[in-house]
Amino acid sequence: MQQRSEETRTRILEAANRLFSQAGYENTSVAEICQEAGVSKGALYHHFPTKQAVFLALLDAWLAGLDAGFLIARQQTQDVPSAILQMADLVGNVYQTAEVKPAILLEFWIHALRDPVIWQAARAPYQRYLSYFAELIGEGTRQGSLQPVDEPLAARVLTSLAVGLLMQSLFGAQDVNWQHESRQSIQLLMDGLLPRRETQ
Amino acid sequence: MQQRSEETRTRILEAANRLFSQAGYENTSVAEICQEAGVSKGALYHHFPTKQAVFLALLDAWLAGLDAGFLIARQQTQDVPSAILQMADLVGNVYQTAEVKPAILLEFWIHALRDPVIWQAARAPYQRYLSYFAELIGEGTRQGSLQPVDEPLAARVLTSLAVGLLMQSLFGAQDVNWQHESRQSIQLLMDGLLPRRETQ
DNA sequence: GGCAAAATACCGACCGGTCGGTATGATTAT
DNA sequence: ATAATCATACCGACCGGTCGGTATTTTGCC
Repeated sequence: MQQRSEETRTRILEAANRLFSQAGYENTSVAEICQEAGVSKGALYHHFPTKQAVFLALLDAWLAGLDAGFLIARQQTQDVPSAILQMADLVGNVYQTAEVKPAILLEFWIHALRDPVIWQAARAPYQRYLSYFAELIGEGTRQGSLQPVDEPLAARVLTSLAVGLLMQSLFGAQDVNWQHESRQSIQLLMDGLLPRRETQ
Repeated sequence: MQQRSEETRTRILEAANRLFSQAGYENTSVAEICQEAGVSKGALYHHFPTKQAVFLALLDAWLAGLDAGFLIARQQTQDVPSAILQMADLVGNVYQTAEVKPAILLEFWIHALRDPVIWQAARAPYQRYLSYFAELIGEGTRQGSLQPVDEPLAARVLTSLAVGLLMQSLFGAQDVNWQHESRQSIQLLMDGLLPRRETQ
């Protein structure tokens, strides 16, 4: 029967997600994951060849979820600014759902820098997101709902904002509602800081 | 004589900076730091009570450097937008100087989340920066060089941008000049994305 | 200055404990 | 039966930190 097997695998991933988020990859032992999952070490190494493979599976799942979210956000909106704001909400939602602990994103990032395998797994989607955002912004410009800008640059700025907000939400005060913060931040980016005259 | 002592301490910190940046805190053993520094284990534990204390000393030094940079940036400029752009250059400079490896910033961040000692050491400066930025923006508004905005929000947006750019520079393409990218990003934030009409 | 005593700086072998991964056998489903 | 799934005992490597002892510098005294 493959249902029991599937369930075991899921329990392992959920446990690993919790523990990696809380204590980090290095500080989480395989034994702890097994205990948290209520599963033996043999079971874990039956489903995953290495500890890293568990981590990689989590990364893949997270990226798949992000993909799905972006797709939905685009479909639910008409003009580009709305779509971007919708995606900002998506990022904002990460802070509330207990499902995906934001801290594990830091783990993904830091390991991508050091492990070529993780790097490859994370870089391709990252590039895809950047291209997607640039394309989206170009679409907005053509619509007239955004002013003409350097599209790849704007895409990186958007990404920076999202990443930076996530980092700050991890580290920042509880008295800030990061759910709304992300939307407001994007709004501020769109409006701009400088007074409304020709500046360039 | 305290010169030899001082030199040993410095060598340990430099070695730790290199190794923590390359391999991360957990993946760098005390023995490796000693080897890289050309110093015995006894020497290290003579200067620092624990491995964590070495890390903390690095964090303090990094924050002190940032403080100094901000101070200089403010003194060298007249109006607020220029000061902000100058500070963006400061962040941009981090990518070029081999002195401080940007990757160690990630280490700082991730450990601040898990270690209360690190958390306290990093949080106070972080709050200070946010307040400083908010004050700076308020000053710009009073000058008329910035439009009136929610100042703490704008400060967090600025910080997000800086943090996000740093993260992307770690992870991103080499074909992007992150030195200029930070300045351009801030410029884009100031100009705004939306077409120039009244939007709120 | 010269010299012994005290303090500081440093060395490197060693220890208790942890970790990722393995080997082997038991259990379960088909 | 037999192949997939899981449990348990175990291994070798490694790690942070300690400790007894040594080298070097500073201090106190003449």
